Amino acid sequence: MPHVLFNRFSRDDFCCISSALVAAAAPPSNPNPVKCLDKCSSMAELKQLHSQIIRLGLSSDNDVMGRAIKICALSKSGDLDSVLPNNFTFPSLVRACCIDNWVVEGKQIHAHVVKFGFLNDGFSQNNLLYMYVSFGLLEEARRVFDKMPRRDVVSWTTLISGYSQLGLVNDAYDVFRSMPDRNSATWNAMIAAYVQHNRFHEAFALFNEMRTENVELDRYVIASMLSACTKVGALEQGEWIHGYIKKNEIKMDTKLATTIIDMYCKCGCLEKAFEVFNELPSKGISTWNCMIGGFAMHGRGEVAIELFKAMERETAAPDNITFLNVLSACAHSGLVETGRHYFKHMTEVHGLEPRMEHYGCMVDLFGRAGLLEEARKLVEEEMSMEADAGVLGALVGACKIHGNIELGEKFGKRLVELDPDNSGRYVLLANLYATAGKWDDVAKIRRLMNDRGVKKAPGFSVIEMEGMVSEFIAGGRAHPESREIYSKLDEVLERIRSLGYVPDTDGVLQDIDEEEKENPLNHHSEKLAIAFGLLKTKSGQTIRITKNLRVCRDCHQASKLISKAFDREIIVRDRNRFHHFKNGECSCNEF
DNA sequence: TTAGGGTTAG
Repeated sequence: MPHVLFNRFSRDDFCCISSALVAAAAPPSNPNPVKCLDKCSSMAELKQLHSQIIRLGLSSDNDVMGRAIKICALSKSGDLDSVLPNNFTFPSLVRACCIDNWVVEGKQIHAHVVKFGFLNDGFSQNNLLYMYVSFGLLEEARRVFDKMPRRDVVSWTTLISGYSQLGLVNDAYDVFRSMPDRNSATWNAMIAAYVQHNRFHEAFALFNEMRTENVELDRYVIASMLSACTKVGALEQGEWIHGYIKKNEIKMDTKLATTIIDMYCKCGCLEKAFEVFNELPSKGISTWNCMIGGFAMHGRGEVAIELFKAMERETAAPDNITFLNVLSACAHSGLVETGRHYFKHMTEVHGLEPRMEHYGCMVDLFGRAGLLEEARKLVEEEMSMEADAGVLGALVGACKIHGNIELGEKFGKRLVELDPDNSGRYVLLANLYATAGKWDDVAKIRRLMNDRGVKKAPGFSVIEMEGMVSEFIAGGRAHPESREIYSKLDEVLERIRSLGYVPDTDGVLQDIDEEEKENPLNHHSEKLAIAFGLLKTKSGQTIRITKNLRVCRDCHQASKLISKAFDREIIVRDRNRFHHFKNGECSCNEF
């Protein structure tokens, strides 16, 4: 084999070469083989030294073996001819290329697979296929696939995830339907494809089909479905799956446990999440992070901090994400001093340098608390990097809340230019102008958006009942019971009017709301979902809704009043956090 | 020895 390969793949070469050398090893003769390595001048001598290295128990010492391999690969007398690849050689070399995207080397190895005649080896071929998929080179992957003399279920499944990774979910589905045999991994690859691309209906449908066909539901499928439940906030389905895990004694590893905890957190069941968390015998960093983030999201900042302290006590070293969640917990609960403390703490005690995201959290923390000058200083003077759109977004958002038009305009303009395809940025700036009554500027932003062809993300709300997930868009009438829903909504609005509800039709504010402007305020997706919830649940039952955007001001006010008028707890998860509406109040305290 | 699952601010 040419040396060019061996200059970079020392770990795999190590395995190859060392096993070949072991086979050829001679009895020991030299007292200090390690020192002699650097002076070694022939392969025969090296073989002798290697056998001593093994006897001295140094064969897994990277430094020692690295020197030995270097002699084989690079010295004049070095020789790799003893080394012949077998069917274990190429898969590991190929995988090594995947780690750091070594495309050129990967292609070289591909050539060697052909040259050494491993075209018929399924493992080598499947790994090549996987390699091209991981590079995102689907055409190459497809070429490998098409040329394979025998394709097994692994080849087909790899191709499915290849299409999925590039967002070609329909192509993935065509592959799924056309393949001869499927196993759990195949079904899961397809389900995961749907979940990753937010096509939940199809994911749930495929899961049901899988159950009808009695395919084994292993922990991978279970995890994918939990993730689907998490994304849409489908608590009942999630609970069913959790029950299934217990009943069928599916092995609960850290990853799966974390997925369950995350599902309960994001479906609004913090207590249940904490219960699972506490019952876990061993927790990974992700598990802690997830639980801390869960408390943060629900506005339980103090509890999140207590949990973080427990994490430190239990010697689980926090990482960047831990601090992201800790700082966000502080921001959501207005714990400015605590946030300041932990921002320092992460570097001073744990040696973690703040990243862009951490600055974003700090800007958010200061901004929400009204410390706009401090937030600005952080962005303009103290950050060690140029603020990205996320950080600026937090700052402009704070300016909007506290009515600082001047500062907000300055950074808002920068923000729009920095992230010109993101409709949310325009909406934010326009909203800022609207709060100051600067309608001309609002109109200017709207025109800019139109000129650039930037579309607002369509808003939707999801409610799950009896295992059925129903989705609503503003003004939508696609639901089979839409007539009943609208008439229920009229009744609801009538009732809260008597409690003093006045639609927040603050002129243009409505026009630039995140939900589609064509639809009247009172037909926002969230109100439709609540009406449907009231229609379908028993009195006293909690109504849970998930939104893809933020709750608008009018819906927020209406939800509070509905919770009072109908004596219901309404839990809404929006893009950023949870709102627990009860007795006319909301847990977010108007943040 | 090969495919499929988890945590990430606003």
